[in-house]
Amino acid sequence: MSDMRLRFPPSPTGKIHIGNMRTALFNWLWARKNNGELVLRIEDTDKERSTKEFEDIIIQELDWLGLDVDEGAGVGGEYGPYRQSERLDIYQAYAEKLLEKGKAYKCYCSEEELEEMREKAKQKGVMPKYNGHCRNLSKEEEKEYIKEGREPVIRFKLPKEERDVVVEDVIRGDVTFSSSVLDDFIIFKSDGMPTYNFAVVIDDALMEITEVIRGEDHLSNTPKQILIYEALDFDIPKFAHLPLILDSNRAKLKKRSKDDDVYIGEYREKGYLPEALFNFLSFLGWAPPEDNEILSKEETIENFEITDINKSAAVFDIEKLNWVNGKYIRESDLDYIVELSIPFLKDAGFIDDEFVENNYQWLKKVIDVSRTGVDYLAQLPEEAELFFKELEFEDKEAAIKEFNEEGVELVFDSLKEKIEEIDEFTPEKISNIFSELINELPVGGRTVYHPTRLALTGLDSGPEMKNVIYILGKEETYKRLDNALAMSNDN
RNA sequence: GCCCUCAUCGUCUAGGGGUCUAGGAUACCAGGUUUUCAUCCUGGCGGCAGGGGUUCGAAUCCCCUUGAGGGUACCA
Repeated sequence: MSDMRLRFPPSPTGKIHIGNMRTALFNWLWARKNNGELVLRIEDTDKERSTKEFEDIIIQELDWLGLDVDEGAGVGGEYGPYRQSERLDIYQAYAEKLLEKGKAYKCYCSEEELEEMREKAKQKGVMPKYNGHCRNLSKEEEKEYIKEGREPVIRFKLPKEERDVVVEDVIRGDVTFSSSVLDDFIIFKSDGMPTYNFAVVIDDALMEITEVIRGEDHLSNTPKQILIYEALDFDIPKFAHLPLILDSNRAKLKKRSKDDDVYIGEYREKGYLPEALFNFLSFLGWAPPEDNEILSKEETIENFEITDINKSAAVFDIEKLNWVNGKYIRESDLDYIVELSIPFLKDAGFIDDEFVENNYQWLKKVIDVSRTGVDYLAQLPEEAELFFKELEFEDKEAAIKEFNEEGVELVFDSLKEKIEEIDEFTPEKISNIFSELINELPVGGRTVYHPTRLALTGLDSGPEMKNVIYILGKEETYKRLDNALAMSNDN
């Protein structure tokens, strides 16, 4: 282990989405690359919206993508507790410290009064900043407010002198903010919970976090945090603000960006492979030195470099994800794909446990020929349907007409004969039969393939004929061929 | 409004003053393989936001404009 400590601090106010996961992934990558430690901290200071269910989902999804944490919620460690709601006494102690030092003060202004101030400022066209009303309250005034039953918040007292606060960012370089654009911001809410900007500093400092990697949406908050670090004499960690991931409308990807699936769970449920999503997500805002689009986890760690991260936001492109995922589906170990595919085939009602047990090898063949046609596993049942369902003709009349065409009966009979004659029933041998048929029979290739496909699958397109016949087996193939002929004879 | 960030094919990106006639991937189109769809292979289409500088030379450095995004909460 090195001294490097990173953290991923989700707020359990919703299921984890693509953007959060990418942040988690980059933290994980950098931690693993440097033998650092990754801490999972739950930021549940929003009492209204945080739930344990969301916390559990977040932990599950991290695990699903393969991002293991070394320390934190659900894992334990020496810097706990790792849930902010369980650290209130700590935040209070530090707030108290600031109060004592005169670097913070209690503010009794109500939300309504604040809202009014903001309105006024807006009308005047000036920045809506807190006016410092409670900054120098007399004892009497304070007593009066308390008597009124007002619950105070605690505000951070901005340094009097206007000064520049510089965020040294690993990705963006130095970013300078003038303290004049800040106001006396709230560090403790009237419900007794710390605000994000306060809790995050206390925790990162106490947990000895050395690198803060987070989304660019936090960049503007960082000067406030730096001021707190300074007021409390804490060491300031290194910052790296990641470019945001945009939805298809080019806005920050957030819960229910309406045209897109944003939650990790939605992708998991559709049958995107964790390896594929990992690969794809790591390429959002970063690229390896070599022109190689498919990288294993190990290769990604090896190549990953925080200074190589892009500065500009990236649009989440589902088409590219589909390609990556399809690639993984086609190239991963077949048994693994079979294992992942089974639940989808079960859901479709095609198979059950007993069937899997008794027909595993056959199932494997079916999935192998069907996997080339899908982007994600939820599409597999549709692709493989023909192997599970009774033969059905969408347009029976058209089918009969096709089977009645000249040469079709000859093709079917010859096909049966040749299948019967081959020594080995394999796709290769079956493929040879088709070549022979085309050469020997006085018909064109279309007359060989199309009616056969229609007779065997009821469809116009699908897996290669050699595979269809191979999977159907001799008996079923004969049966369907005969059935087609019978249909045509009835007319 | 104010503050901050960003800007290369539709999208993800490579590129850090001459090797850029700007490379790869995806998407799209065409050809080949499979006489099907898909896969796979080959080829093609397509981009340095605009304007000023600096320089012998700028996609690359500087400035402005424009555009996009983020922040400006008793959300995180």
